[in-house]
Amino acid sequence: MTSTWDSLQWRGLIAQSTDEEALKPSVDGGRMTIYAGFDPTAASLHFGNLVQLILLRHLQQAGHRIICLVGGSTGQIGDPRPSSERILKTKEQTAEYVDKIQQQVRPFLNFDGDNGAIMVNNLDWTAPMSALDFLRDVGKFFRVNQMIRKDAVAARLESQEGISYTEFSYQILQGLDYLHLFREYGCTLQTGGADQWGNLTAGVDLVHRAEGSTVHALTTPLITDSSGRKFGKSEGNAVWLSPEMTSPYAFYQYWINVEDASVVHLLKVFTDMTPDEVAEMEQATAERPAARAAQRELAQRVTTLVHGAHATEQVEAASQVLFGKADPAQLEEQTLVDVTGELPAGEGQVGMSVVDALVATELAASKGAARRLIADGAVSVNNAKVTDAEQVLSESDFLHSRLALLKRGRKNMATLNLA
RNA sequence: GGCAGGUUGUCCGAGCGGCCAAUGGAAGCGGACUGUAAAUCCGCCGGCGUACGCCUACGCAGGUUCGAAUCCUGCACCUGCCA
Repeated sequence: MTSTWDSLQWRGLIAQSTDEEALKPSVDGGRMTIYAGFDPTAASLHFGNLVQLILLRHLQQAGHRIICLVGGSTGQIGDPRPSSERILKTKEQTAEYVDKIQQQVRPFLNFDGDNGAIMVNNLDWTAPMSALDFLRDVGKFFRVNQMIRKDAVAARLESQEGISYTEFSYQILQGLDYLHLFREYGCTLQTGGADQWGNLTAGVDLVHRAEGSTVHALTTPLITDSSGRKFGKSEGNAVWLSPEMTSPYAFYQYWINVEDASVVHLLKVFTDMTPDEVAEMEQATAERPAARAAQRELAQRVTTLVHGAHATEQVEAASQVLFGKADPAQLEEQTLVDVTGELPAGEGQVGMSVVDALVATELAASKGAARRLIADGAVSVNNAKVTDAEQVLSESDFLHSRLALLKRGRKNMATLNLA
């Protein structure tokens, strides 16, 4: 597949664009300057942002110049959600998040060499602007009539809560970014998630009105599972890219657990496998679904991309032991320590009740919850099911006088280290 | 500033003096089945205690009452209409 555009389309990375006819030749041929923005709403990027990073990566590899914007100013305002108004974070907090996110983006793109990506922060051009200039030079180009048609804004206007002027202004701020990057860098394409369409077109319109130039926008589809649920949630929490917020082990497990119906699609989106390689996996899944070859491949590749090869080897080894038939008591001490390294951990001692151990390792939120789990038959110590809620840990439960392996349900594990 | 309506558990949303830790739905957790899938079925789902129980909770602070999420007063915040 020689066409970049066609290849992106095949991968399922293109949902909508402003003018495909004009855009496709540019994406395939020339060297465009392209930007995508990430707002620092948390200390880490998450699953949803990963799609954007993957897209940018492909585009850079195709020879385009990438500008990565981290929203020091937009992050202080907040993109309106359809549900409710955001609580403002302090400026200091936002600045801290900007730093973290900038670091997190680096491994995905090449920032050196003659086609190095450029990192920018919209605070640099927004902060010096006066409110008066903002209203006169930028606001004048926006029609409120059009602004209120944006989905999230429209939803909020219908709601009891309404919408603050702050959040209402968000799209102007994001539009301003595009105008700035067009002027400074000749940027002519902005990419984003499907839910960003309104914000992207706000920028496209602004550039057109202010400069008389035509620029483009391109969105990636929202990734969902077979029943239409948004992807990227594990135990109700977002899957983060930061190892502090989602351990590499949990991250790897998330991908391993992907349903059969989605795995092929996810391989296309999140890995750089070729159509032939993907077809092979598709066949493997069809013939021997229980082997989960495609899931393993997916988990291995994405975890390597995000957490590196070393961490991936560790979590793969851990997963094999923990989900294999291996009896943890049979493992050598070093193997056991390596394998459990990525698991959540707590401290305990001989004589501690299993209930307390579950709470100590955060496998259970409270003692009551721990008792219920035991009653449900969900708990095991070193792969031996616990049936008595009063059970106490003995010396032999701490393998190699060192740690015990606790399990809640089939796939939630933790180590209890002997204090 | 005036008038009207609203604020309930993770979310949505009932309750409108005792039977309310609070109906229902969603999400989540666990079990069974299987393949560390999907679908389905079953159980759990504020905290503490083995249990009769105790504590905390229905925006905040007071009050009425034997008894309040439910009534009254004040305050905060949100929404709509008017100015």
